[in-house]
Amino acid sequence: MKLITRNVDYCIRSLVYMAACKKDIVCAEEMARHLNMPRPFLRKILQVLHKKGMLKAYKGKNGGFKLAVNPKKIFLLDLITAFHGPIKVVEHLFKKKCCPFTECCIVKKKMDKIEKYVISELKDITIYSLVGCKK
Amino acid sequence: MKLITRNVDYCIRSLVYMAACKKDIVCAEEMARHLNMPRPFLRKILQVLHKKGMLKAYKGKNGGFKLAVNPKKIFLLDLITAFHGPIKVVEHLFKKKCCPFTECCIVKKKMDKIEKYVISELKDITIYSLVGCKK
DNA sequence: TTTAATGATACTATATTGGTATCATTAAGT
DNA sequence: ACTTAATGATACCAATATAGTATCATTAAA
Repeated sequence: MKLITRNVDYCIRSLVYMAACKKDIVCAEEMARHLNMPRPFLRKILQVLHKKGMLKAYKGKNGGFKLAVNPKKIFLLDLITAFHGPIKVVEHLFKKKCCPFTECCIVKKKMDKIEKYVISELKDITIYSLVGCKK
Repeated sequence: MKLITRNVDYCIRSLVYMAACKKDIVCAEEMARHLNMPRPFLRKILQVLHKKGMLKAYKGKNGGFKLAVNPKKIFLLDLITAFHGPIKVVEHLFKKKCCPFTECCIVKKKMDKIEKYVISELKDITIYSLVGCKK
């Protein structure tokens, strides 16, 4: 069970970088260099964030990216779901079709509880809360 | 993030079946039929459980499997780790090499907390606790 | 000796993860 | 206008995990 894959990790770190940066616009090349990530991969990640509306993108020379949202309002949960879809601790099992229990199933109940907990914890972490952390 | 894959799901249901069954020894064919699973796949799963010492296996005609452990002492956590290895919410990231934060990192702290919670919940569910559930 | 079970192993198909590569587009600076 | 340096959009690739299938050897009951 991985919650934070490389995708999401790079994503978090680049957003923190942008939130902390004095400069308004930062390009992928700069972030890839500073944060030690493969540039083409980072670019792909940033494009996803752009499509999701979390970043503004500027093409052309001196272009780059910029946060489109207050870093206090960018939650870890949303970053994870942006790349992996909604968090589902138990995916396709324990549906009526597959599972004879369903209604009363303890496993399902526990899993739902775990899922709620995980989601609530991840909703708690913002990019802003990570900015000061590095040093 | 999947905790319970098909592997583990089949595994749980077959163990519950064995725990509930009046018969001492049950063969893979019977379980596959009753629980609607592909028999060769189930066999592979049961072999894993056997190697882990959770099942006794009997070869030859009228052979099959039998719980080697009290169903009150078979925990969901152990079944999951038997097939996926230890639960790691955050796998390779946030180690000194990769992550500039490490020491103080909020993400890491939260993830560790989530991991502990998940593990403690999964330790709580036994095969025995699932037996009565079906009906 | 036949039959019906597991043991061991090798193979296949699909999805996900972690990328690379290419070409088009855009805009700043000259 | 031209060059350069950025993103946009795609298509591709390799490794790993998941979900199986297939085969043959072994074993033991009838």
